[in-house]
Amino acid sequence: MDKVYNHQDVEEKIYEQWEKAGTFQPEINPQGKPYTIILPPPNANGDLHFGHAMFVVEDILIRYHRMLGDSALWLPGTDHAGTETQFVFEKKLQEQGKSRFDFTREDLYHKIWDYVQENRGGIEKQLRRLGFSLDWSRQKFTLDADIVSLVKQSFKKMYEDGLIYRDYRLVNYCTRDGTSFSDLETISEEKEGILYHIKYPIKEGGFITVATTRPETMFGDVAVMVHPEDARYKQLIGKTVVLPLTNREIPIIADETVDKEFGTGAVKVTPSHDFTDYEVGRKHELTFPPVIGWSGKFEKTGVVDGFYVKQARQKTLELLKEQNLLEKEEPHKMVVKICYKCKTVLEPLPLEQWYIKVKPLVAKALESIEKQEIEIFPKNFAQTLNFWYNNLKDWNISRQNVWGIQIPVWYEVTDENLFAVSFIDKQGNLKQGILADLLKEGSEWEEILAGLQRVIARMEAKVVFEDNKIEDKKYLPETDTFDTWFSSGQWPYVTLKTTKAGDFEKFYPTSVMETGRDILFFWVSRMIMLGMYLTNGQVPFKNVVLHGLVNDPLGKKMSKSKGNVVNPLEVADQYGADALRFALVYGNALGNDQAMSYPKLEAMRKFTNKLWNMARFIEFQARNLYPQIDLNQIERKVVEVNNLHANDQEWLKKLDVLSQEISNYIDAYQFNLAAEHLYDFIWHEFADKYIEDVKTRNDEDSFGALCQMFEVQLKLLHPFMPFVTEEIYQKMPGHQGLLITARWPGVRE
RNA sequence: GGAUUUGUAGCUCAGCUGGUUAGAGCGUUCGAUUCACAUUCGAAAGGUCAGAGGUUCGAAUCCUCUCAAGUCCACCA
Repeated sequence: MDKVYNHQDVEEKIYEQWEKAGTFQPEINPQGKPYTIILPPPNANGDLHFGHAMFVVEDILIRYHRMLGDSALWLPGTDHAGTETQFVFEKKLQEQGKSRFDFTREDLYHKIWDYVQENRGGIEKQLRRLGFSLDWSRQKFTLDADIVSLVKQSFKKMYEDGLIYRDYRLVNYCTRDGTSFSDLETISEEKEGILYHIKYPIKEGGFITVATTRPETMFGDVAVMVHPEDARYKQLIGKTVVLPLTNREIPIIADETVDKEFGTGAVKVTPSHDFTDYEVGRKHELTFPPVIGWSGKFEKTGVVDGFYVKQARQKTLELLKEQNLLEKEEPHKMVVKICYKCKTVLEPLPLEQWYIKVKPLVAKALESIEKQEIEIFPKNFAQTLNFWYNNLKDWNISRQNVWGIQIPVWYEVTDENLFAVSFIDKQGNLKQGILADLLKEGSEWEEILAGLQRVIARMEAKVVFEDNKIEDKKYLPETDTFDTWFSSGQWPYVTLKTTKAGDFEKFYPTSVMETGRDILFFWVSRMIMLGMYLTNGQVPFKNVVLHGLVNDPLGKKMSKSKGNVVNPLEVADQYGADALRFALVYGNALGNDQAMSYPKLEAMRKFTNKLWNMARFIEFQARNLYPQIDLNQIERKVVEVNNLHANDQEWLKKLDVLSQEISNYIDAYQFNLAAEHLYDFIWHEFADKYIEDVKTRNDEDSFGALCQMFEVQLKLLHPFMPFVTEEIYQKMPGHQGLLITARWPGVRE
């Protein structure tokens, strides 16, 4: 053995050895109890980052349970990550001076597909690099045909059960990315804005002054609203306002949502472009005239048509000033929602979208947490999740993306329905118009379908599900795709249903869902709701285990824009995957964020070296004891307790205690404590004291005891530091088989 | 505005189902060794556990409040 442990020579070789021996597959322990973890699928197009490196926690659990003799399955997969990936791809297009509007829908989809395929192997290689014992024979991708088919079936089932509906309502729309977003996908940003006080003339005489931050949307006003108890305005309720610039007449209405203290106490109501106003509009049965289009440009105002929001605001204010209707401008702190990808200010726009009724699903989910069918670690996150569930609104699952699973719905085209369609024809020209007219003009139906960018329709959709079989021209397919989380929200279900026969029956419900605490809402909450729905109330996993974020050495969040991202693979190359793994769990309680630390990594690297040298000492002892025999041929004397040195008997007891402790810690997801105790015992108890002591004696019994005790420690440490322990184990005189499949201390074969 | 997390040695963090002298890594000081250890071993210094109050025989650990930092959620136009 070399004087120093060299992880570069070991890690790749060992991983191959494990994989060749089929040890990652649950079938290695055919008789064992099922123990299942589904890997949170990383973006197929992405790179491994520290968030993924924290999956080491899952590997610890899987390796531990494999050693316990369980049929342990850790199922890998990747996610298509709809908006994310399309965003990245469009950026690439932009660099080439193109945009997605230069391609038909289908072309774009295939281009992204190819792009993802090119990069897809990367993440898998990287997961292997960290020693993750994933069962690659069961790997899945969210756009695998069988997965897609199941996801569509789920949608259909939910539709038929009345859990899904289509509705015309305001969505968070990014005019730049050309898609809507769920509430979760928006970022609220505080901004210095201006509150404008605008005088609206009253038909019966006088003025009422409204306060607004968005004067330009006044073209979409349908009412002015005051508080019913407001003495200033009480007598005005029911009167009519003549909207400036357009002279449209709108009523003054009363509603309690108005805060008398804020602004002037009078509010303009613009139901198509403001969420609160939309609610008011519904309640008071007002109309919803949209004045901003999908591109973010104004339309149907007769005044600022074709202008973007900023210009429209300027122009509107100018015109109001000319008429002396702008009473006052005051600075005002406001919160705007921006796109989490491109940071554009989101526009609330009315759109026909598919929604999931969350109430019934939430009720089941809450019950499962209440009854502890699902337990969350650390525990306090259960409260957070409860709170979130209780305030959850219906879930918009429509995305106007190409990269994703198309919503499997066809609409019947009837004469009453007018479709505004835009598409690229064979000559590459952009065509827009009413569908029926375009067909009359001789456009090819296939062309329209392929190039369909968006169907804007207000209609009672007659929904048809005949998947892919509809060729009749009277049906028009939905062009929207599912929110990525709608498919990944079914992940434990759809993966196990499509891997190997019997997998679902054996491995569902899964044992643990371990993931970053930042996607508790996005993902975990949805998996609980959808998973329970799809399996008649069976929870998708029994325990949820959440890890925190890994920040840079200064404790700042790693981000590309800050340029402080550290690549975990480079760390693994430098310190060894084992040291990296150990550093991530050592000294950090589960669920807490941590700052990555180079001194800690260095300390853990030294620990691997310490282990190596403990093994060298054993080799050294063996050479002295059995000078004639090849190390591999040594038959170790099986330890008879009675023959042992009194001292050794005590050490054996200590090891029993340690084994029990480590098991308990892992069972309780207290990985940091397990790691700390192992580190401390192995180094500062066993190496510093026992080995120092045993140096003075060298007989067969002592040697046997030494080997046996060291092996116990290798086993206990293996889930945390799999490579170095495996390598050493195989060098131990008289060892048997692989450490990865050895039995955990105290467990019988 | 609500929720939530964190505040412990110079630095990074454990410990917090309450119980003997509060721990680790790195750093610092002193000594030993090169005998398995590109080192390692032994020893030491360093903390009124953010602050105040309370519960208790006993609190870093439970409760209340205050201060500070962070995160998430929220329709104040």
